[in-house]
Amino acid sequence: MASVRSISRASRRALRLDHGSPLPLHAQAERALRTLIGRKKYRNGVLLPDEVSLSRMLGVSRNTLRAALLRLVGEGRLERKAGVGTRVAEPKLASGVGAWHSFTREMEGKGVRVETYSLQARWRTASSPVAQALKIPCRTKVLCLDRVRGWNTQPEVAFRSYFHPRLRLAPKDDFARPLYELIQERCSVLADESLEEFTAVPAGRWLARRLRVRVGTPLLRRERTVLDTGRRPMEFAVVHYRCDRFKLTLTLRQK
Amino acid sequence: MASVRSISRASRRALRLDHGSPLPLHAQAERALRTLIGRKKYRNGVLLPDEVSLSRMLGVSRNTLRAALLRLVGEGRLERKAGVGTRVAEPKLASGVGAWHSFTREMEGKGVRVETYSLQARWRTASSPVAQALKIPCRTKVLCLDRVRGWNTQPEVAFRSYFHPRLRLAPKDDFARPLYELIQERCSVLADESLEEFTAVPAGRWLARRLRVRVGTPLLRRERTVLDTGRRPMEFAVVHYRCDRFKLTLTLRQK
DNA sequence: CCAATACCAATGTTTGAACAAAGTATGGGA
DNA sequence: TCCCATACTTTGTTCAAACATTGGTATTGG
Repeated sequence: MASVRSISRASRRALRLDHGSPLPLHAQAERALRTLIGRKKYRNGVLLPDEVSLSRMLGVSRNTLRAALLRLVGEGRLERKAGVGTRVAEPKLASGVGAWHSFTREMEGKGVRVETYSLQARWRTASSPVAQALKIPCRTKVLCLDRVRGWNTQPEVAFRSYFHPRLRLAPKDDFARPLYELIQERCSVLADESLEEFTAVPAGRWLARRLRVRVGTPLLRRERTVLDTGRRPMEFAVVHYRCDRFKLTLTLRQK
Repeated sequence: MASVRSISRASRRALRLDHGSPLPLHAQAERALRTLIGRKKYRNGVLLPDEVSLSRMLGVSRNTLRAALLRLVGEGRLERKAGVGTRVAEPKLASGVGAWHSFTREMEGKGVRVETYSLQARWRTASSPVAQALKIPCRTKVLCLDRVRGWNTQPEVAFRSYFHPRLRLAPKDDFARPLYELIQERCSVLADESLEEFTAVPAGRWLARRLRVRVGTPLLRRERTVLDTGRRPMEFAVVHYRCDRFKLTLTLRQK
């Protein structure tokens, strides 16, 4: 029995929608809902306010609200039951189709011990491609992380460079966990989607040394931009895989 | 200006919905629409009747009809433009999340003219990896197809080898279409899922000549096994991409 | 004390209506 | 003939209202 009162006056004002905006109300409502369900409060299985309250909060009709609501249900972000209410859907653990892919978690699931045995972090001004991917102005300072990954008896498997616009590091941070988990907690955003680009490149001198291959060896290059639930970029990473030790597999489903 | 008259009386009767049924009207409407757009008549880019006519035909309100209509749009089965109308979406416009990916269709959607300018087909005994992927006994005869793909001014972009356990070719087959469509019709199975593997490999002499690159140039190698709805392999393909001319992009969603 | 029942709160369904915005066709003026 | 304003068709958006259905809770009767 969530009530309107369960949301502060300030939040409510922030959620009010603009009837004069060029963006249709249902789109605004969807955005507002994304913000709302991003809040920690509702990520605990707590029921959202009911449709009538929500629609009053946002100042739109129930139908308009429902359009937005149903889209989020379709995305799998909300779950609702007639007679009960609406709650944030627990993120279903991977295993899936077109789902990703924490390198670490995936390998651990197969009983492989993953190690990050080299690491470097520093602040740098974002280069043009990085800035573009993260949708930030060029020359902004971003946190850059370099990591070499390996497992079992094969130490050099992947070399990845991360770029983070918002992350601050603490000395005691646990880097064995997937990085985006760290970001999610620290910046209170949720990873949602990732845009991936794959190409093959020859190893340059820099990479060759770190992955211990000959210069010119073909590497699988993967650029990934992780978006949060508000579709803002929260991480950009470039990964190079040694293909004699790593094979990327995906399951795609026809839709 | 599609009119109600454009549909015969018999069809109209068949499409009438039952207000007393346990199935909600919008679901019935959806089913009726699926039937309707399955008709050859509308698979030619012909406009469907407008919403008002359709809703009258089905005996439901415009809103109810729209619910069904929008779901089909979301599925990619219909395309509509404000001020114009609704028509059956010709191909299966890829570009979805975790969806695939007809190379041809995807490029055509971007206004790029795709060409298959070299082709070779022959029956061979399946090698071990091929047999394994297709889950057939080794030494079975399979149809092998080699194709070089290109577009616009760039003739050599991808080289792919297909392996088909069940396909028989006819001389007049249209190879410009995605191959799996051909298979679907010929073998009356439906493609459902594809298992993909990506690695980077150096171009060997054979590939180098066909893609016009120097031996040793890194190529993106993609192995794909397409499964039908019964999860039986219906196609195995190995594709090599020139990465200076092609970039593979995917959108993955956390689920 | 337990079970059938009544009630309530929430989502689900359906309608009719009105206006907005986007594209197309038309017709008149330069 | 060409171009632009205009009217019209079609989808897009939004609302209010009513009732159905579902699931949980409180009440009542045995």
